Amino acid sequence: MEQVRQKGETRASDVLQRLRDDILSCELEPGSKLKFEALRERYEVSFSTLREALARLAAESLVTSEGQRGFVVAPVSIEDLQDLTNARVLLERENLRLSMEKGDDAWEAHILATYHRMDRLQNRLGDHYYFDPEWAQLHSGFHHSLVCASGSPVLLEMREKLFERAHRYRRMSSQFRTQWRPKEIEHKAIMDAVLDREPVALDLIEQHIRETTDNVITFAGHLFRGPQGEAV
Amino acid sequence: MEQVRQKGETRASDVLQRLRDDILSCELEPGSKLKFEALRERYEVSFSTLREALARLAAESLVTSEGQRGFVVAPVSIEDLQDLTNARVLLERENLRLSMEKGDDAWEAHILATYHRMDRLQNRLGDHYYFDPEWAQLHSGFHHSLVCASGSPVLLEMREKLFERAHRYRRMSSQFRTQWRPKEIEHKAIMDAVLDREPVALDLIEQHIRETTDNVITFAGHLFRGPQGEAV
DNA sequence: CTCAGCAATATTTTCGAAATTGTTGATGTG
DNA sequence: CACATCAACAATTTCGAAAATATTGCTGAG
Repeated sequence: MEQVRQKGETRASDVLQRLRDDILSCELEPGSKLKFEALRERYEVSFSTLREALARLAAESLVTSEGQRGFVVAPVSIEDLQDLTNARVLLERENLRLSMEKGDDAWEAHILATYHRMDRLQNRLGDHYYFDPEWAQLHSGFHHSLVCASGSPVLLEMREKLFERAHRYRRMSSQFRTQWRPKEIEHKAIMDAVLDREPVALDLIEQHIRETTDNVITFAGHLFRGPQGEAV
Repeated sequence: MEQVRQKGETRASDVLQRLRDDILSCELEPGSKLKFEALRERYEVSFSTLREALARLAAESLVTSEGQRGFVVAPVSIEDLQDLTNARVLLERENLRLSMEKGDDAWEAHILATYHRMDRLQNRLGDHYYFDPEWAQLHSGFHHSLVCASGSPVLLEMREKLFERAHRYRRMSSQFRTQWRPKEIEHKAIMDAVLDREPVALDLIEQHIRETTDNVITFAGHLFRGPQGEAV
């Protein structure tokens, strides 16, 4: 009747995306219980449709499902953050290495294009660009463009999933960050090194990833409570 | 009424496991369409329950779901095999490296125990151990024991998923293999190197993985048809 | 003969009620 | 008072019919 859904897009996949967004933006608190009745009302879908979306998110490790006790938003913890970071470094380096080896002119052009768009929006938004959802999209796109020529669908998909999983921690980092300048310079430096096929690019991207993690642990580490701890 | 299901185990998770097994054992042919009506009869569950299981498998890349056109068993292809192999090598090496660095006495004991069980069953079964489901289980357990001390849940989970995804190709390899001896010796050599913390273990495990892949490409490569090709 | 348009059929997707299972709290016993 | 038992309740899980969508096959115009 009032369906404004893309063709070939199912209602379940729509709810899946909305749920994902709400979890990543922490609108649904980490560690909190996901009750069907409440979600059903929130997203205006039936039990089964919700169930499918939650099952998918469970396979993505964004929610956990234990037996017959329903679903829970995946908790955040220092252990998880550190583990995630190490895994991301491994996959980011490998994808970038392959990408720099195989990337062609079109790939280079794509990087320049995505950087430009991110940079422009950054300037327009001023100091608090980090909280803008559209910027987050462009930022994600820029990092993707760097590695997308690796030619390995499997490695790229894993990288993408980990990048998403890290979003909640990036979000926390930005809340505790005091100096904003470095990130902007870093992106430019990384891009230049990548386009010049300089091996140091691998170390720069690793540093780029680890910096956010260190920032969270330094400023927000004490807020976590144990391995199964929840965010405040 | 006649439920013989484990406690905390849902009907959907039961179907999920059975579907997974049937896909990995190629009882459900790669690339074939999964029709709800047929599956509903096969597993004796309802639409919704099936749907959840399929959604989970889709997130695991064991089935693909395109828009509103249902589900398909993930196809097999040389490109996928090679990609999968490279990804597995990356993750197996990293997990093994960490495991050898951090593993304690209990870990070593666990390796010896799982190897022993696999070896015994191997001798009991004779030349065709590779087709036995129980042996496959023990084989999987042995390889898991080598890396399980890495201390990284994220890396281990990804490794596990890839190991599973590779199962159909291992299966194909065993059908085309003529000489069976090497694998048995390899496992012993790998275990010894790992227990002695010799860095060469990383190369041995990589070779072990790549061997199966090379075998499939040499003997079965011509059976694939293009990038979206299906098995015969 | 080719192909667009449309009707008939097959398949998937969604829904909410019903069944199952887990949880809570009151009651009684050791 | 501690603890097991059980009933009442709350939440999840399952079901199959109904709606929505895709696919197939037919008809007729160009």
